[in-house]
Amino acid sequence: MNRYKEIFQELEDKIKTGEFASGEKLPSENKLAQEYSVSRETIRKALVLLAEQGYIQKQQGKGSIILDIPTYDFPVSGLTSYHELTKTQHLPSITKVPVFHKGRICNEKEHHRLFPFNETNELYTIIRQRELSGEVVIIDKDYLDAEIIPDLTKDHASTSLYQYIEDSLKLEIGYAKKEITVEPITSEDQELMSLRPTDSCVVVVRSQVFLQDTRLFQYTESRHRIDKFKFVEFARRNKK
Amino acid sequence: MNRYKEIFQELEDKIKTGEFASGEKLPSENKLAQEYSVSRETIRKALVLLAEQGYIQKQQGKGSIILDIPTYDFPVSGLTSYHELTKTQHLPSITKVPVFHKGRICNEKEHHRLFPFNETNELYTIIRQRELSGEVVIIDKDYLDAEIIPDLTKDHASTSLYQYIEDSLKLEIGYAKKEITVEPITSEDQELMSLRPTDSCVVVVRSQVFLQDTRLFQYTESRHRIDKFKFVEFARRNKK
DNA sequence: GAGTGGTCTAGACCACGAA
DNA sequence: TCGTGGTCTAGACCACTCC
Repeated sequence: MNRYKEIFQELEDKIKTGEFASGEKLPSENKLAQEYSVSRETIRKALVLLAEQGYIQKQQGKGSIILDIPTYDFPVSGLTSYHELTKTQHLPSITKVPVFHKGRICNEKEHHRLFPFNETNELYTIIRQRELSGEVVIIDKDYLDAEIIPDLTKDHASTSLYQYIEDSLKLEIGYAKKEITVEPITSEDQELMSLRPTDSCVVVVRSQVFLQDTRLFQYTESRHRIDKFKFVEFARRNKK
Repeated sequence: MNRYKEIFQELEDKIKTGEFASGEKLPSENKLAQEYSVSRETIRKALVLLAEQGYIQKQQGKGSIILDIPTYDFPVSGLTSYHELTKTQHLPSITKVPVFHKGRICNEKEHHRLFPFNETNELYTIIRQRELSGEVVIIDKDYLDAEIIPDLTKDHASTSLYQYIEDSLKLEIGYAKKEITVEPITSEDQELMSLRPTDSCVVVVRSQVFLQDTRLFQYTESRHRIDKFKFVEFARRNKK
Protein backbone atom coordinates (compact mmCIF):
# COMPACT_ATOMS: atom_id res chain seq x y z
CA MET A 1 0.00 0.00 0.00
CA ASN A 2 1.24 3.45 -0.90
CA ARG A 3 1.90 6.02 1.75
CA TYR A 4 -0.49 8.62 0.33
CA LYS A 5 -3.33 6.13 0.14
CA GLU A 6 -2.72 5.08 3.71
CA ILE A 7 -2.80 8.70 4.84
CA PHE A 8 -5.97 9.26 2.82
CA GLN A 9 -7.65 6.36 4.60
CA GLU A 10 -6.53 7.48 8.04
CA LEU A 11 -7.86 10.97 7.43
CA GLU A 12 -11.06 9.54 5.93
CA ASP A 13 -11.56 7.50 9.08
CA LYS A 14 -11.01 10.49 11.33
CA ILE A 15 -13.58 12.47 9.37
CA LYS A 16 -16.10 9.64 9.36
CA THR A 17 -15.78 9.01 13.09
CA GLY A 18 -16.06 12.72 13.79
CA GLU A 19 -12.56 13.11 15.21
CA PHE A 20 -12.28 15.83 12.58
CA ALA A 21 -15.68 17.51 12.78
CA SER A 22 -17.34 19.01 9.72
CA GLY A 23 -16.98 22.76 9.52
CA GLU A 24 -13.57 22.66 11.15
CA LYS A 25 -10.24 22.82 9.42
CA LEU A 26 -7.78 20.05 8.77
CA PRO A 27 -4.25 20.62 10.12
CA SER A 28 -2.19 22.47 7.55
CA GLU A 29 -0.32 20.55 4.90
CA ASN A 30 2.99 21.36 6.54
CA LYS A 31 1.83 20.06 9.90
CA LEU A 32 0.43 16.91 8.37
CA ALA A 33 3.72 16.40 6.53
CA GLN A 34 5.61 16.61 9.82
CA GLU A 35 3.08 14.45 11.64
CA TYR A 36 3.30 11.67 9.11
CA SER A 37 6.99 12.22 8.37
CA VAL A 38 6.43 12.55 4.64
CA SER A 39 6.96 15.34 2.16
CA ARG A 40 4.25 17.88 1.54
CA GLU A 41 3.54 16.57 -1.98
CA THR A 42 2.64 13.21 -0.51
CA ILE A 43 0.16 14.86 1.87
CA ARG A 44 -1.25 16.77 -1.06
CA LYS A 45 -1.93 13.55 -2.98
CA ALA A 46 -3.92 12.29 -0.02
CA LEU A 47 -5.86 15.54 0.19
CA VAL A 48 -6.68 15.41 -3.53
CA LEU A 49 -8.40 12.08 -2.90
CA LEU A 50 -10.36 13.54 0.02
CA ALA A 51 -11.43 16.53 -2.07
CA GLU A 52 -12.47 14.36 -5.03
CA GLN A 53 -14.76 12.34 -2.81
CA GLY A 54 -16.37 15.33 -1.17
CA TYR A 55 -14.76 15.13 2.26
CA ILE A 56 -12.95 18.47 2.22
CA GLN A 57 -12.92 21.78 0.41
CA LYS A 58 -9.53 23.43 -0.01
CA GLN A 59 -9.14 27.17 0.20
CA GLN A 60 -5.96 28.88 -0.83
CA GLY A 61 -4.55 30.99 1.98
CA LYS A 62 -6.94 29.53 4.55
CA GLY A 63 -6.82 25.79 4.81
CA SER A 64 -8.88 22.70 4.12
CA ILE A 65 -12.43 22.75 5.50
CA ILE A 66 -14.08 19.49 6.40
CA LEU A 67 -17.46 19.15 4.72
CA ASP A 68 -20.60 17.47 5.91
CA ILE A 69 -20.23 13.75 5.73
CA PRO A 70 -22.08 12.65 2.61
CA THR A 71 -25.30 10.91 3.57
CA TYR A 72 -24.30 8.19 1.19
CA ASP A 73 -21.13 6.48 2.38
CA PHE A 74 -20.61 4.47 -0.76
CA PRO A 75 -19.70 5.36 -4.32
CA VAL A 76 -23.06 5.31 -6.04
CA SER A 77 -21.63 7.00 -9.01
CA GLY A 78 -18.45 5.36 -10.15
CA LEU A 79 -17.88 1.73 -10.91
CA THR A 80 -19.16 -0.53 -8.16
CA SER A 81 -20.90 -3.86 -8.45
CA TYR A 82 -24.33 -4.61 -7.06
CA HIS A 83 -22.83 -7.19 -4.73
CA GLU A 84 -20.41 -4.64 -3.30
CA LEU A 85 -23.22 -2.13 -2.86
CA THR A 86 -25.47 -4.47 -0.91
CA LYS A 87 -22.53 -5.50 1.23
CA THR A 88 -21.32 -2.02 2.20
CA GLN A 89 -24.93 -0.91 2.68
CA HIS A 90 -25.90 -4.05 4.63
CA LEU A 91 -28.89 -4.60 2.40
CA PRO A 92 -30.48 -8.02 2.58
CA SER A 93 -30.75 -9.01 -1.05
CA ILE A 94 -31.49 -12.12 -3.04
CA THR A 95 -30.23 -12.71 -6.56
CA LYS A 96 -31.82 -15.19 -8.98
CA VAL A 97 -30.36 -16.18 -12.32
CA PRO A 98 -33.19 -17.13 -14.69
CA VAL A 99 -30.96 -17.00 -17.78
CA PHE A 100 -27.38 -18.24 -18.10
CA HIS A 101 -25.93 -19.47 -21.35
CA LYS A 102 -22.91 -19.25 -23.57
CA GLY A 103 -22.82 -18.83 -27.31
CA ARG A 104 -22.56 -16.55 -30.24
CA ILE A 105 -25.28 -14.00 -30.83
CA CYS A 106 -26.88 -14.78 -34.18
CA ASN A 107 -28.16 -11.32 -34.92
CA GLU A 108 -25.04 -9.52 -36.07
CA LYS A 109 -26.47 -6.08 -35.60
CA GLU A 110 -27.30 -6.96 -32.01
CA HIS A 111 -23.79 -8.23 -31.46
CA HIS A 112 -22.30 -5.10 -32.90
CA ARG A 113 -24.40 -2.88 -30.68
CA LEU A 114 -23.21 -4.75 -27.61
CA PHE A 115 -19.58 -5.28 -28.53
CA PRO A 116 -18.41 -2.77 -31.09
CA PHE A 117 -14.92 -4.27 -31.10
CA ASN A 118 -14.79 -8.06 -30.88
CA GLU A 119 -17.07 -9.36 -33.54
CA THR A 120 -16.43 -13.05 -33.42
CA ASN A 121 -16.09 -14.02 -29.81
CA GLU A 122 -18.50 -16.17 -27.88
CA LEU A 123 -20.48 -14.41 -25.19
CA TYR A 124 -22.01 -15.35 -21.90
CA THR A 125 -25.57 -14.08 -21.64
CA ILE A 126 -26.78 -13.69 -18.09
CA ILE A 127 -29.97 -12.29 -16.67
CA ARG A 128 -30.23 -11.67 -12.95
CA GLN A 129 -33.18 -10.68 -10.79
CA ARG A 130 -32.39 -8.58 -7.72
CA GLU A 131 -34.93 -9.04 -4.96
CA LEU A 132 -35.39 -6.61 -2.07
CA SER A 133 -38.06 -7.41 0.58
CA GLY A 134 -39.73 -9.94 -1.65
CA GLU A 135 -39.94 -7.83 -4.79
CA VAL A 136 -37.83 -7.97 -7.93
CA VAL A 137 -36.91 -4.31 -8.36
CA ILE A 138 -33.88 -4.63 -10.64
CA ILE A 139 -33.01 -6.92 -13.50
CA ASP A 140 -29.49 -7.02 -14.85
CA LYS A 141 -28.77 -8.27 -18.35
CA ASP A 142 -25.06 -9.01 -18.76
CA TYR A 143 -23.05 -10.00 -21.80
CA LEU A 144 -19.47 -11.06 -21.17
CA ASP A 145 -16.70 -11.93 -23.59
CA ALA A 146 -16.05 -15.64 -23.02
CA GLU A 147 -12.51 -15.40 -24.40
CA ILE A 148 -11.60 -12.93 -21.70
CA ILE A 149 -13.80 -14.25 -18.90
CA PRO A 150 -13.65 -18.04 -19.26
CA ASP A 151 -15.24 -20.79 -17.17
CA LEU A 152 -17.99 -18.64 -15.79
CA THR A 153 -20.63 -20.49 -13.77
CA LYS A 154 -24.14 -19.71 -12.64
CA ASP A 155 -22.72 -19.63 -9.14
CA HIS A 156 -20.39 -16.75 -9.94
CA ALA A 157 -23.35 -14.92 -11.40
CA SER A 158 -25.50 -15.36 -8.31
CA THR A 159 -22.78 -14.12 -5.96
CA SER A 160 -20.38 -11.67 -7.56
CA LEU A 161 -19.02 -11.53 -11.07
CA TYR A 162 -16.45 -8.89 -10.20
CA GLN A 163 -15.09 -10.93 -7.32
CA TYR A 164 -14.50 -13.83 -9.72
CA ILE A 165 -12.95 -11.59 -12.34
CA GLU A 166 -10.63 -9.73 -9.98
CA ASP A 167 -9.82 -12.31 -7.31
CA SER A 168 -9.85 -15.58 -9.24
CA LEU A 169 -8.91 -14.52 -12.75
CA LYS A 170 -6.60 -11.75 -11.50
CA LEU A 171 -7.87 -9.38 -14.12
CA GLU A 172 -7.90 -5.66 -13.46
CA ILE A 173 -11.10 -3.80 -14.15
CA GLY A 174 -10.32 -0.35 -15.49
CA TYR A 175 -13.17 1.91 -16.47
CA ALA A 176 -16.69 2.08 -17.83
CA LYS A 177 -18.86 4.23 -20.03
CA LYS A 178 -22.31 4.52 -18.54
CA GLU A 179 -25.58 5.98 -19.72
CA ILE A 180 -28.83 6.46 -17.83
CA THR A 181 -32.19 6.81 -19.56
CA VAL A 182 -35.86 6.18 -18.79
CA GLU A 183 -37.67 3.86 -21.19
CA PRO A 184 -41.04 2.15 -21.64
CA ILE A 185 -41.36 -1.26 -20.06
CA THR A 186 -40.94 -4.35 -22.23
CA SER A 187 -42.70 -7.68 -22.02
CA GLU A 188 -39.50 -9.06 -20.54
CA ASP A 189 -39.67 -6.50 -17.74
CA GLN A 190 -43.25 -7.56 -17.06
CA GLU A 191 -42.23 -11.21 -16.89
CA LEU A 192 -39.17 -10.85 -14.72
CA MET A 193 -39.85 -7.81 -12.53
CA SER A 194 -42.38 -7.09 -9.79
CA LEU A 195 -43.92 -4.15 -11.59
CA ARG A 196 -46.85 -2.23 -10.16
CA PRO A 197 -50.01 -1.65 -12.21
CA THR A 198 -49.11 2.01 -12.63
CA ASP A 199 -45.59 1.33 -13.90
CA SER A 200 -45.17 2.22 -17.53
CA CYS A 201 -41.42 2.82 -17.65
CA VAL A 202 -38.15 1.74 -16.04
CA VAL A 203 -34.76 3.35 -15.51
CA VAL A 204 -32.16 1.78 -17.79
CA VAL A 205 -28.45 2.00 -16.98
CA ARG A 206 -26.31 0.78 -19.90
CA SER A 207 -22.59 0.25 -19.35
CA GLN A 208 -19.62 -0.88 -21.37
CA VAL A 209 -16.94 -2.07 -19.00
CA PHE A 210 -13.24 -2.28 -19.92
CA LEU A 211 -10.16 -3.87 -18.39
CA GLN A 212 -7.10 -1.78 -17.57
CA ASP A 213 -5.54 -2.99 -20.81
CA THR A 214 -8.53 -1.35 -22.57
CA ARG A 215 -10.15 -4.62 -23.67
CA LEU A 216 -13.95 -4.45 -23.60
CA PHE A 217 -15.18 -7.46 -21.64
CA GLN A 218 -18.72 -6.65 -20.49
CA TYR A 219 -21.87 -4.98 -21.64
CA THR A 220 -24.56 -4.50 -19.02
CA GLU A 221 -28.12 -3.30 -19.12
CA SER A 222 -29.46 -2.72 -15.64
CA ARG A 223 -33.22 -2.09 -15.46
CA HIS A 224 -34.61 -0.51 -12.31
CA ARG A 225 -38.17 -0.07 -11.07
CA ILE A 226 -38.50 3.69 -10.95
CA ASP A 227 -39.50 3.98 -7.29
CA LYS A 228 -36.39 2.09 -6.20
CA PHE A 229 -33.95 4.09 -8.27
CA LYS A 230 -31.83 6.87 -6.89
CA PHE A 231 -28.53 8.16 -8.22
CA VAL A 232 -26.36 10.36 -6.02
CA GLU A 233 -23.35 12.34 -7.16
CA PHE A 234 -20.80 14.75 -5.72
CA ALA A 235 -19.64 17.12 -8.45
CA ARG A 236 -17.04 19.85 -8.60
CA ARG A 237 -17.03 22.93 -10.76
CA ASN A 238 -14.31 22.92 -13.42
CA LYS A 239 -12.34 26.09 -13.06
CA LYS A 240 -10.69 27.33 -16.22
CA MET B 1 -2.93 29.72 -16.58
CA ASN B 2 -0.85 26.96 -15.07
CA ARG B 3 1.58 25.01 -17.13
CA TYR B 4 0.03 21.61 -16.45
CA LYS B 5 -3.43 22.84 -17.44
CA GLU B 6 -2.05 24.30 -20.65
CA ILE B 7 -0.36 21.01 -21.46
CA PHE B 8 -3.58 19.16 -20.66
CA GLN B 9 -5.48 21.33 -23.10
CA GLU B 10 -2.89 20.96 -25.84
CA LEU B 11 -2.94 17.19 -25.49
CA GLU B 12 -6.75 17.20 -25.31
CA ASP B 13 -6.84 19.14 -28.57
CA LYS B 14 -4.45 16.75 -30.26
CA ILE B 15 -6.60 13.80 -29.20
CA LYS B 16 -9.83 15.48 -30.27
CA THR B 17 -8.49 16.44 -33.67
CA GLY B 18 -7.08 12.96 -34.18
CA GLU B 19 -3.44 14.01 -34.26
CA PHE B 20 -3.10 11.43 -31.51
CA ALA B 21 -5.33 8.61 -32.76
CA SER B 22 -7.26 6.38 -30.38
CA GLY B 23 -5.62 3.03 -29.80
CA GLU B 24 -2.17 4.49 -30.13
CA LYS B 25 0.16 5.48 -27.35
CA LEU B 26 0.99 8.93 -26.08
CA PRO B 27 4.71 9.82 -26.08
CA SER B 28 6.29 8.69 -22.83
CA GLU B 29 6.25 11.00 -19.83
CA ASN B 30 9.97 11.61 -20.16
CA LYS B 31 9.64 12.59 -23.80
CA LEU B 32 6.73 14.89 -23.07
CA ALA B 33 8.71 16.45 -20.24
CA GLN B 34 11.56 17.21 -22.66
CA GLU B 35 9.22 18.37 -25.38
CA TYR B 36 7.46 20.87 -23.14
CA SER B 37 10.60 21.68 -21.13
CA VAL B 38 8.96 20.90 -17.81
CA SER B 39 9.58 18.34 -15.10
CA ARG B 40 8.00 14.92 -15.28
CA GLU B 41 5.67 15.62 -12.33
CA THR B 42 4.14 18.51 -14.27
CA ILE B 43 3.49 16.22 -17.23
CA ARG B 44 1.96 13.70 -14.85
CA LYS B 45 -0.51 16.28 -13.53
CA ALA B 46 -1.65 16.94 -17.07
CA LEU B 47 -2.03 13.20 -17.71
CA VAL B 48 -4.09 12.76 -14.53
CA LEU B 49 -6.59 15.24 -15.95
CA LEU B 50 -6.69 13.36 -19.26
CA ALA B 51 -7.23 10.04 -17.47
CA GLU B 52 -9.98 11.44 -15.23
CA GLN B 53 -11.92 12.61 -18.23
CA GLY B 54 -11.60 9.36 -20.12
CA TYR B 55 -9.10 10.41 -22.77
CA ILE B 56 -6.32 7.99 -21.86
CA GLN B 57 -5.68 4.81 -19.92
CA LYS B 58 -2.31 4.52 -18.24
CA GLN B 59 -0.47 1.22 -18.03
CA GLN B 60 2.56 0.75 -15.87
CA GLY B 61 5.55 -0.44 -17.82
CA LYS B 62 3.83 0.19 -21.16
CA GLY B 63 2.58 3.69 -21.65
CA SER B 64 -0.58 5.73 -21.93
CA ILE B 65 -3.12 4.46 -24.44
CA ILE B 66 -5.43 6.93 -26.11
CA LEU B 67 -9.05 5.85 -25.74
CA ASP B 68 -11.95 6.31 -28.09
CA ILE B 69 -13.08 9.88 -28.06
CA PRO B 70 -16.15 10.01 -25.90
CA THR B 71 -19.23 10.55 -28.05
CA TYR B 72 -20.18 13.29 -25.62
CA ASP B 73 -17.65 16.12 -25.73
CA PHE B 74 -19.02 17.94 -22.75
CA PRO B 75 -19.21 17.20 -19.05
CA VAL B 76 -22.72 15.88 -18.65
CA SER B 77 -21.92 14.61 -15.26
CA GLY B 78 -20.22 17.23 -13.18
CA LEU B 79 -21.35 20.76 -12.52
CA THR B 80 -22.28 22.58 -15.70
CA SER B 81 -25.11 25.00 -16.28
CA TYR B 82 -27.84 24.52 -18.86
CA HIS B 83 -26.67 27.64 -20.66
CA GLU B 84 -23.13 26.29 -20.96
CA LEU B 85 -24.47 22.96 -22.20
CA THR B 86 -26.56 24.44 -24.99
CA LYS B 87 -23.63 26.64 -26.00
CA THR B 88 -21.00 23.91 -26.23
CA GLN B 89 -23.51 21.60 -27.91
CA HIS B 90 -24.78 24.30 -30.28
CA LEU B 91 -28.36 23.56 -29.32
CA PRO B 92 -30.91 26.15 -30.29
CA SER B 93 -32.82 26.68 -27.08
CA ILE B 94 -35.33 29.13 -25.70
CA THR B 95 -35.73 29.87 -22.00
CA LYS B 96 -38.86 31.41 -20.50
CA VAL B 97 -39.17 32.62 -16.92
CA PRO B 98 -42.80 32.27 -15.80
CA VAL B 99 -41.95 32.77 -12.13
CA PHE B 100 -39.45 35.21 -10.64
CA HIS B 101 -39.83 36.66 -7.16
CA LYS B 102 -37.95 37.40 -4.00
CA GLY B 103 -39.06 36.76 -0.45
CA ARG B 104 -39.07 34.51 2.51
CA ILE B 105 -40.66 31.11 2.24
CA CYS B 106 -43.54 31.01 4.72
CA ASN B 107 -43.58 27.28 5.21
CA GLU B 108 -40.66 26.67 7.54
CA LYS B 109 -40.42 22.98 6.82
CA GLU B 110 -40.19 23.75 3.13
CA HIS B 111 -37.45 26.28 3.78
CA HIS B 112 -35.52 23.82 5.86
CA ARG B 113 -35.68 21.15 3.20
CA LEU B 114 -34.27 23.56 0.63
CA PHE B 115 -31.68 25.32 2.76
CA PRO B 116 -30.66 23.24 5.74
CA PHE B 117 -28.22 25.91 6.91
CA ASN B 118 -29.44 29.50 6.47
CA GLU B 119 -32.87 29.63 8.01
CA THR B 120 -33.62 33.31 7.91
CA ASN B 121 -32.39 34.62 4.61
CA GLU B 122 -34.57 35.83 1.81
CA LEU B 123 -34.65 33.68 -1.29
CA TYR B 124 -35.13 34.22 -4.96
CA THR B 125 -37.63 31.76 -6.39
CA ILE B 126 -37.24 31.22 -10.11
CA ILE B 127 -38.95 28.84 -12.47
CA ARG B 128 -37.60 28.45 -15.98
CA GLN B 129 -38.98 26.61 -18.99
CA ARG B 130 -36.45 25.17 -21.41
CA GLU B 131 -37.79 24.86 -24.91
CA LEU B 132 -36.29 22.65 -27.62
CA SER B 133 -37.91 22.59 -31.08
CA GLY B 134 -41.07 24.17 -29.78
CA GLU B 135 -41.60 21.90 -26.80
CA VAL B 136 -40.96 22.59 -23.13
CA VAL B 137 -38.97 19.51 -22.14
CA ILE B 138 -37.31 20.75 -18.95
CA ILE B 139 -38.44 22.99 -16.15
CA ASP B 140 -35.93 24.26 -13.62
CA LYS B 141 -37.02 25.45 -10.20
CA ASP B 142 -34.27 27.47 -8.54
CA TYR B 143 -34.02 28.92 -5.06
CA LEU B 144 -31.09 31.27 -4.43
CA ASP B 145 -29.93 32.92 -1.24
CA ALA B 146 -30.53 36.63 -1.79
CA GLU B 147 -27.91 37.60 0.79
CA ILE B 148 -25.24 35.85 -1.23
CA ILE B 149 -26.61 36.48 -4.72
CA PRO B 150 -28.01 40.02 -4.61
CA ASP B 151 -29.66 42.12 -7.31
CA LEU B 152 -30.71 39.21 -9.45
CA THR B 153 -32.93 40.09 -12.39
CA LYS B 154 -35.26 38.18 -14.66
CA ASP B 155 -32.77 38.89 -17.40
CA HIS B 156 -29.99 37.01 -15.61
CA ALA B 157 -32.37 34.11 -15.19
CA SER B 158 -33.26 33.96 -18.85
CA THR B 159 -29.64 34.00 -20.00
CA SER B 160 -27.25 32.49 -17.46
CA LEU B 161 -27.29 32.60 -13.70
CA TYR B 162 -23.81 31.18 -13.41
CA GLN B 163 -22.36 33.79 -15.74
CA TYR B 164 -23.79 36.51 -13.50
CA ILE B 165 -22.56 34.80 -10.34
CA GLU B 166 -19.05 34.13 -11.59
CA ASP B 167 -18.35 37.02 -13.95
CA SER B 168 -20.28 39.89 -12.38
CA LEU B 169 -20.33 39.00 -8.70
CA LYS B 170 -16.87 37.38 -8.86
CA LEU B 171 -18.02 34.49 -6.71
CA GLU B 172 -16.44 31.09 -7.10
CA ILE B 173 -18.75 28.13 -7.46
CA GLY B 174 -17.28 25.13 -5.68
CA TYR B 175 -19.24 21.92 -5.64
CA ALA B 176 -22.68 20.35 -5.62
CA LYS B 177 -24.52 17.40 -4.21
CA LYS B 178 -26.84 15.96 -6.81
CA GLU B 179 -29.52 13.32 -6.78
CA ILE B 180 -31.45 11.81 -9.65
CA THR B 181 -34.84 10.12 -9.24
CA VAL B 182 -37.94 9.40 -11.31
CA GLU B 183 -41.20 10.72 -9.90
CA PRO B 184 -44.89 11.02 -10.81
CA ILE B 185 -45.85 14.19 -12.63
CA THR B 186 -47.39 17.05 -10.68
CA SER B 187 -50.08 19.50 -11.73
CA GLU B 188 -47.31 22.08 -12.07
CA ASP B 189 -45.52 19.84 -14.56
CA GLN B 190 -48.74 19.54 -16.54
CA GLU B 191 -49.15 23.28 -16.59
CA LEU B 192 -45.62 24.25 -17.49
CA MET B 193 -44.28 21.36 -19.57
CA SER B 194 -45.19 19.95 -22.96
CA LEU B 195 -46.08 16.51 -21.62
CA ARG B 196 -47.36 13.78 -23.89
CA PRO B 197 -50.60 11.92 -23.09
CA THR B 198 -48.64 8.83 -22.11
CA ASP B 199 -46.31 10.66 -19.70
CA SER B 200 -46.93 9.73 -16.10
CA CYS B 201 -43.54 10.54 -14.61
CA VAL B 202 -40.56 12.87 -15.01
CA VAL B 203 -36.86 12.66 -14.18
CA VAL B 204 -36.01 14.92 -11.23
CA VAL B 205 -32.46 16.16 -10.64
CA ARG B 206 -32.13 17.86 -7.26
CA SER B 207 -28.93 19.77 -6.45
CA GLN B 208 -27.54 21.76 -3.59
CA VAL B 209 -24.81 24.02 -4.91
CA PHE B 210 -22.06 25.52 -2.75
CA LEU B 211 -19.47 28.25 -3.17
CA GLN B 212 -15.78 27.51 -2.69
CA ASP B 213 -16.04 28.97 0.80
CA THR B 214 -18.61 26.20 1.47
CA ARG B 215 -21.63 28.54 1.69
CA LEU B 216 -24.79 26.99 0.27
CA PHE B 217 -26.26 29.46 -2.19
CA GLN B 218 -28.58 27.49 -4.48
CA TYR B 219 -31.07 24.70 -4.43
CA THR B 220 -32.27 23.45 -7.80
CA GLU B 221 -34.89 21.04 -8.92
CA SER B 222 -34.59 20.22 -12.59
CA ARG B 223 -37.51 18.28 -14.04
CA HIS B 224 -37.00 16.54 -17.39
CA ARG B 225 -39.46 14.91 -19.77
CA ILE B 226 -38.31 11.31 -19.72
CA ASP B 227 -37.77 10.92 -23.45
CA LYS B 228 -35.40 13.90 -23.51
CA PHE B 229 -33.32 12.81 -20.55
CA LYS B 230 -29.95 11.12 -20.90
CA PHE B 231 -27.14 11.05 -18.38
CA VAL B 232 -23.68 9.96 -19.49
CA GLU B 233 -20.77 9.15 -17.23
CA PHE B 234 -17.20 7.97 -17.47
CA ALA B 235 -16.30 5.99 -14.35
CA ARG B 236 -13.10 4.43 -13.09
CA ARG B 237 -12.72 1.41 -10.86
CA ASN B 238 -11.35 2.26 -7.43
CA LYS B 239 -8.36 0.07 -6.80
CA LYS B 240 -7.63 -0.66 -3.16
C1' DG C 1 18.74 -4.47 -19.58
C1' DA C 2 16.19 -0.63 -21.29
C1' DG C 3 12.12 1.85 -21.13
C1' DT C 4 7.79 2.70 -19.09
C1' DG C 5 4.73 4.59 -15.45
C1' DG C 6 4.18 4.98 -9.90
C1' DT C 7 5.85 6.95 -5.76
C1' DC C 8 8.36 10.06 -2.90
C1' DT C 9 11.53 13.74 -1.58
C1' DA C 10 13.46 18.46 -0.25
C1' DG C 11 13.29 22.54 -1.64
C1' DA C 12 11.75 26.67 -4.17
C1' DC C 13 8.66 30.43 -5.44
C1' DC C 14 3.98 32.16 -5.98
C1' DA C 15 -0.98 33.74 -4.79
C1' DC C 16 -3.96 34.41 -1.31
C1' DG C 17 -6.08 35.45 3.37
C1' DA C 18 -5.84 37.18 7.93
C1' DA C 19 -3.99 39.85 11.48
C1' DT D 1 4.09 40.01 7.72
C1' DC D 2 3.13 35.29 8.30
C1' DG D 3 0.87 31.04 7.40
C1' DT D 4 -1.88 28.86 4.12
C1' DG D 5 -2.52 26.19 -0.15
C1' DG D 6 -0.91 26.00 -5.54
C1' DT D 7 2.72 25.11 -8.70
C1' DC D 8 7.05 23.37 -10.27
C1' DT D 9 11.62 21.27 -10.17
C1' DA D 10 15.50 17.70 -10.44
C1' DG D 11 16.40 13.75 -8.91
C1' DA D 12 15.76 9.23 -6.78
C1' DC D 13 14.06 4.49 -6.40
C1' DC D 14 10.59 1.10 -7.43
C1' DA D 15 7.40 -2.14 -10.19
C1' DC D 16 6.27 -3.49 -14.39
C1' DT D 17 6.62 -4.80 -19.56
C1' DC D 18 9.11 -6.14 -23.38
C1' DC D 19 13.01 -7.89 -25.71
